[in-house]
Amino acid sequence: MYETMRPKKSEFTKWIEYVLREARIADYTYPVKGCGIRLPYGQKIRLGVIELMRRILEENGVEEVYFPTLIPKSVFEREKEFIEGFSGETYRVTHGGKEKLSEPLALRPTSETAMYRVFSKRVKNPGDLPIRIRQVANVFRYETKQTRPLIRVREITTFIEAHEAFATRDEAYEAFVKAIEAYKRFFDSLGIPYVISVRPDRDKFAGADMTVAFDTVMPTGRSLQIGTVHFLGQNFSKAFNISWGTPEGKKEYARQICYGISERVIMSIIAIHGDDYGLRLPSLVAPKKAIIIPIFGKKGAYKEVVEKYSLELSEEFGIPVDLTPETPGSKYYLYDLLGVPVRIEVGKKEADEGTLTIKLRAMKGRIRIKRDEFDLDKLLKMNDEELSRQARERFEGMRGGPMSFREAIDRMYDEYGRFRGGIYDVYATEKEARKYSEYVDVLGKPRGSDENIVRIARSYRFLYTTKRSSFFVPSFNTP
RNA sequence: GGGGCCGUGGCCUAGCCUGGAAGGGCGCCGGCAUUGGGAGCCGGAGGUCGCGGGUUCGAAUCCCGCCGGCCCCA
Repeated sequence: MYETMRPKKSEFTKWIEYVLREARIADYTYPVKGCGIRLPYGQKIRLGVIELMRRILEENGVEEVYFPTLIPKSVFEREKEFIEGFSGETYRVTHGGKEKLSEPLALRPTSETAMYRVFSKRVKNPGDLPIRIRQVANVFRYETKQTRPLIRVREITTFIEAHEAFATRDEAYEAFVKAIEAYKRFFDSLGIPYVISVRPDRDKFAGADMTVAFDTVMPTGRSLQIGTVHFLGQNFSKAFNISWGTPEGKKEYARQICYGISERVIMSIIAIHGDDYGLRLPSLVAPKKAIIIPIFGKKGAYKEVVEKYSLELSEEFGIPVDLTPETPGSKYYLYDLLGVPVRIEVGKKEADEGTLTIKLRAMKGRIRIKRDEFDLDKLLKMNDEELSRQARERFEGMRGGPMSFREAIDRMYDEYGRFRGGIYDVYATEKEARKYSEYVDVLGKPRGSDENIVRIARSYRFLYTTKRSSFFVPSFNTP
């Protein structure tokens, strides 16, 4: 018995480190802070995530393009709020070889400025609109806060951004709503629970009129922003002169939106669905949907008949069979770790009866079915639904409202008096929300809610300061 | 923004305080054993002790700087 036991998910920091390494997802030991190496299995999952988002955006009529990583200073700094928001965390290239560049270049932290300069050239009249494009790229942000694998990185490698420009506000708003709906579908199909909030002004995207964000909750109880949709209005179109002359001789500017996700989605999938045995992947992003495990019996007594049967099944269903000489137990262990949704066990019994033993990763227990009853899509759907259900249940247990701030804080502690976190809707005015922001993360208002509902989540400082917070909380005069 | 801890074969780590031939576990390789929930036995290979500088007869160990990781406070 050795000591390097697989950590339980309740020890989340250790668990995630173990899973990222053992399932070959990512390695953050590279000697540049906040930059990670993506390993083969992580890359396969990532490509699944990208493919899913591509399909959803494509259905919405948003086409894929690619813009350069480097942006000239003069272009990068054209929009006032944007540059105020991003200058502190932008990498700059000042030299080419030994020569100092005549104009420094920014390593894109996001692509608005690179793209909108081109929008400007392309738009001469309203007929040139709409422009609706997307890009999958890596972007760089010089994070000053502590970096964390897949959550807070300096090279964001799975940035999927969309940018749209329209002639009228109504069209832009319609697209804005459609983008939110697209993200709902995206997260729903991965079984990731979320809340949608309108961010307070101080937490808007730099240069946006309004930011709507999707937040989920990590097993630690901390909220995680996993997607944002921005209504840019005319801020960028004015800065970049995306405009045309009207018949009345006036100048009209385009209305824009942009929205994006990052590898935080991958972290959410791992962190939210994973269990003590490892990953549990939704079928849409699982590199292996199913695996056949043959069981050869003592001394390989039934090796021949079982191998023949499992190969037949493999051929018939298009599912790989693991014929390596490992014991069945060690194979279960491996495919559990990798989060393969469907496991098919076949031994002598199954071969004799023409049956299969099915084990779904998200469910306890096995079922025996007849060979001709096998329906992979149905099983994947069952597993996905169970994953979603469990995730939703845990999520709902960590949120609530509307309630008073005091009640929300009480609920953030579990029965052991430890801080548990979550996302809560509380009664508060804007002014009070600012006051709360001293103690919790104020996410903003639920979309379409009453003015006096504010959404809060666990902040860093609450986590380990039980005594202080219990001191602070009763002192609040909650409405 | 402030404070603390850490970096030793692929991975986890002992050794550091009190300087004097680098130790263990996992993994890997070879052999044996093992097939309805893994991690058993025997043997073997593998190390710029994060990087750079300093102190010293001698540095993983002490000092300085840098890089990287983790934690806490504001």
